[in-house]
Parts: sequence; structure tokens; C-alpha cells
Amino acid sequence: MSRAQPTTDAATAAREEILQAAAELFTDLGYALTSIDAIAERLGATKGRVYYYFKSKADIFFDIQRAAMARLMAEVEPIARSTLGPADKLRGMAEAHLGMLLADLPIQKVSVQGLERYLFHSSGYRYVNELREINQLRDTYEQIFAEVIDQGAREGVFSDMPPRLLTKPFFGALNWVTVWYRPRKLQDAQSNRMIVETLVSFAMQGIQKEPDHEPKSG
Amino acid sequence: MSRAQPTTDAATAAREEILQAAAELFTDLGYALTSIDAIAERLGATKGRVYYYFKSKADIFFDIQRAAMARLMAEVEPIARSTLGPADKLRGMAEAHLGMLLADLPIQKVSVQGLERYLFHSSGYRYVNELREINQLRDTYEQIFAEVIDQGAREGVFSDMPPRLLTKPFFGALNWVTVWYRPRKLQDAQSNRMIVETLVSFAMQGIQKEPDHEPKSG
DNA sequence: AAATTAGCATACTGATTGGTATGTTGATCT
DNA sequence: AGATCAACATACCAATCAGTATGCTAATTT
Repeated sequence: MSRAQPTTDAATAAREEILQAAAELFTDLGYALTSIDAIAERLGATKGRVYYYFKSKADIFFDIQRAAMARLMAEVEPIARSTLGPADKLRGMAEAHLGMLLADLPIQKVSVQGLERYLFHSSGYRYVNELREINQLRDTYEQIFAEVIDQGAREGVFSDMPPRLLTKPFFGALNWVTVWYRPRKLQDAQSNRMIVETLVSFAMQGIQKEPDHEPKSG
Repeated sequence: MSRAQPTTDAATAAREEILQAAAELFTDLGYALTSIDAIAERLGATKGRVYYYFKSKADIFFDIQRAAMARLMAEVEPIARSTLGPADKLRGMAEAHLGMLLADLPIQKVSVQGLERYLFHSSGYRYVNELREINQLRDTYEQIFAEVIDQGAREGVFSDMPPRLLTKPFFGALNWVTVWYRPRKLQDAQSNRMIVETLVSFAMQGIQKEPDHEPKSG
């Protein structure tokens, strides 16, 4: 089998450990400034280990994206499939989404911000397929939210602006957490609950139908 | 005067041109992957020109940040000083803020996303002062919004969550535009108005006081 | 117990790039 | 009209780093 993707549990765990370390460095330094040597050093190892499990730096990057999207999807899709009404369903999805961002911050941070352009423009068209794959995943994920928003709009509880446009500030209010949030040593559980509560409430309010300013009559 | 910052109009224009080109490349490639040669090439020049006006790549980066914050502040502060009520004032500030993001996209994009960490962690403590300066500017700017939100909360029209926390999804809904927006060749004026309208309305609704779910009585 | 191989470490290379040192030239001053 | 200098261009260097080639060792297989 030469040296394709290893499939044993041990190999999967080893890959996961590398992805985690790489994600932390990517979020601190950015993709370009993160050297393979630095990733290896964080694991107490050397380049040899990294290149044994991944064939290139870009390969690591794209695997982080796939992992991030897969985890989000696994949490959110079941809620989207449920029989809840649009408002409760969307709230549940938002809580799951934001909860995953905070629980898996380094990897989600790499994924959620638009870092792909680095590779896209810099290395010409070498990674076109991978970029399209990731964009496809993200698009599908966003579409799940857009459909719930659309249904809510048709039922008259959500704003009737184009659903695809409404997903932008909706995700913005939530995803922006990856820009400003810094994990503290203590007091995380409670303050995280408050963050989730505040951001999700904000996003849900934002998407609500605008009340008439002057209700002239019934 | 050796070679400190030039102060003539021509020199200011030359610096501005470099900042613009650098900002466009930074947003496409990221800081690390943008070479000084590439910046110069975009201007039809060579390194010599760039290093005549800026002493280092980091110097360019920080000047972009200063310019971005100065322009936002110039648009928003007059509105904050006006005598409008909290709701109208905040809406005006949001429109001015978002309008400036779209009008000055490359430079604002570099500023608004959290790209500072690249330099901070990578180059040790060499740019601590500049980073503190930029963080200070951003903090002051955010504080202007927080005060309006606080006033609105005291008057009972805005949510009574901590104002500093509320600014996060508020800016998130607006600033996220720098992540997803791609300028088109045509049809910009009208679609931009719709974007501003949708995002600002979303943000304003999000910050509103939650209506009681079951209004028991009058 | 000999052979093989998985799981790394070590050594090396070519390409890129930030920064500097040194030209070059047209304009301005004297 | 010579001197000066602003505004660049050119040439060069030292450091960094992705990727490769090879070496080593403990486990597993035979």
C-alpha cells in the first residue's frame, strides 16, 4: 500500500495530534509563518514525524478544514432534521454551532475565517480541487441554515430579506467570536454560557421580522 | 533630517499609493506571503521605492492599521457627538462604519480582521509598542459604540446585557462583510445599499430589548 | 533468530525573501 | 554650470523553510 493514508487507530490519533498542534500555530502565526519544524517541535518531535503522516503543509491545512466542517455538520444536521418549528430549530442550530466553535477553537478558527485565499492565490492553481471541495462543504453547511431561515420567513416569523443574505450577519454575529475570544485559565464554564446566550439571542433577534414602527390599525 | 517620514504632499501621496497596493496584496495573500517585491511590482516599481518611504514591511502594516482606524473614527465620531437618541445614533454610526468598510475594503479588511497576531508572536517582542498603539485605537473606537449601547440600555430600548459584550455580535454582524464580500464589476451601487440596509437592520434588531414572549397584561 | 517494516530522526538542498549597500538620474539650488 | 539631493533602481547577502533522501531502531512477522 506504499504510503497513502494510514487507517489504523494509532495512525488516526497521531494525525489528529498533528492537526491540533498545527491549528494552534496557524491561529497564532498564520499559515505562512507556521513552519513544519514548529509544528513538530510542539509535539516534541521533528519534521520526520509530520511528513510521515502528511505529504505537505497544504495537506495538513485542508485536513483541518475537513475536520472542522465535519464536526459542525455532525452537531447541526440532526437538529435541522428535527421537527421543531423554524425559530426553535434555528436557535438550537445556532447554539450547537457556537458551542462547537468554542469547544474546538483552534481548528474551528482556522476553518471559519477566510484563510484559504492565501493558498489559492499564492500557489497558483495547484490546490484548485481541494479549495473547491472545502467551499462546497461550507456552502452546503450554510444552505442548511438558509433553508430554515427561508421556512421561517414564509411562516412570517423571520425577516423577508433574501435568506442567503441573512445568513451573513447571522453567522457574522456568531463566528466573530473566533476573532475576539481569548480563552482564560479559569472561569470558563460560566462565562462561556453567557457568551453563547448573548450571541445566540442577538442573532435570533436580528433575524426576526421587523416590528412596524407605527401600527396604524389592526 | 536624515530619512524620517517625509512630510510633503507628494510624499504623502506616494506613501498612500504604497499602502493601498500593500493592503490589496495583504488581503489576497496574507502578510507573510506578500513580498516587498510584489508590492513594488504592482506599482510598476522596485523595492527601492518602497524602502525609500517605509523602513520595514511591518512599518507598512502598522500604517495601514492607523489609516484604517483614523478613517473610521473620522466618520463615526461626529455622529456619536450628535444629539440624536441612542437608537438613531447607533444606526447612523453603524451605517457610517459599514459604509467605510465597503468604500475602503482592502485597507479596512487588513485592519478589521485579527491579523496582528502574526507579527506579535512571530517576531517576539519587537513590535510591542506598535501593537499596543493599534489595540488602544481599536479599544477607544469600540468604547464609543459601547457607550451609546449603554445609554440605550439605561433608557430601556436596548438589551441589558453588558454593553462591552454586546458590541461583539454587533460588530460581528457588520465586520463579517470583510470575510464574505467580493466586489463585482457591475451593479455595485444598488446591491451595496441593500447589503448596508440588511446588515444594519439585523444589527439594530439584535441589540434591541427582547420582547416578552407572553405579555400577560397591559 | 533472521528479515522486514513501521515510525520516526537527521542531514541536506534549492528557492524565496527582508533588508542593505550602492549606483543612477533628473531636478533644484547657488 | 557646477554642486547637491530627492527619488528612485540595481545588486547583493544572510536567513528561513518546504520538501527530500537517507539513517536508525524497536517491534512485528516469518
